[in-house]
Amino acid sequence: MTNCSCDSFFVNFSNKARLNIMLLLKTRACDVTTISRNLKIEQSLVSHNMTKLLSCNLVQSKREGKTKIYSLNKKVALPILDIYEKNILKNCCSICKNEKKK
Amino acid sequence: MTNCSCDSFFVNFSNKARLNIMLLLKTRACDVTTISRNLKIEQSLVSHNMTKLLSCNLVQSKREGKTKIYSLNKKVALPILDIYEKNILKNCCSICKNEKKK
DNA sequence: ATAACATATGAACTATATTTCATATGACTA
DNA sequence: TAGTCATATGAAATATAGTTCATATGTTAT
Repeated sequence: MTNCSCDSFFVNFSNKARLNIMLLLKTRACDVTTISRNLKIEQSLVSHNMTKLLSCNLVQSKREGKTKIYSLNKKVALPILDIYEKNILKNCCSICKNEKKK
Repeated sequence: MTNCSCDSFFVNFSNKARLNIMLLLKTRACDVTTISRNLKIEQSLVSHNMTKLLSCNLVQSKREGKTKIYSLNKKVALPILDIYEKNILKNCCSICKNEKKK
């Protein structure tokens, strides 16, 4: 964990890759290769992104043999992911759709 | 309102200027000049930012004579601002402090 | 209609973030 | 310890976001 400024925190949610990683980790803890295969994100990019998520305390990691298992820090991440899934996903997109119809 | 993708939504919170604008609007509705003076952000930059906030339905606006009054769309913005103020601001920064001590 | 104030817009510039690739490091097994 | 698999890292390239400035547009009052 290096640095997490109070505004760098939300950057993690404004990036599709990291958002999807968190949504995946919400369902189960995963190693890097699993994340990479599931989300079709190149391995080193996953690692780079995990560093950013770690630095803002959004995930935790533990070594397990050769692999490294990442899990969601639910206390920190879930409140925002929940808002995202329950409200924004619907509101935001329906707003766009409505606007486009006009 | 133009376009608000589901991941562009959080970009609004990951930018100091827009975050501060929302925190100001949380306390009271303001016109552009007032925002600009209060937060020491150049006028045209405030306008650019208001466009982005509008496009994600985070603020509303109404003309009032020469000025345009922006107000926070509390239903959409407050849940996240509250998390920011109550948790992230403290957690995030204290985490950084603790890490730096090591 | 013109002047004065308020806000918006577009284009050029600057700064940051994302992505990729090559390669280093770490961990297990034969 | 050499080989293999898993992950991390740094630097370069690319993409996206933020900022500034000049100026256009909108609104009111004279």
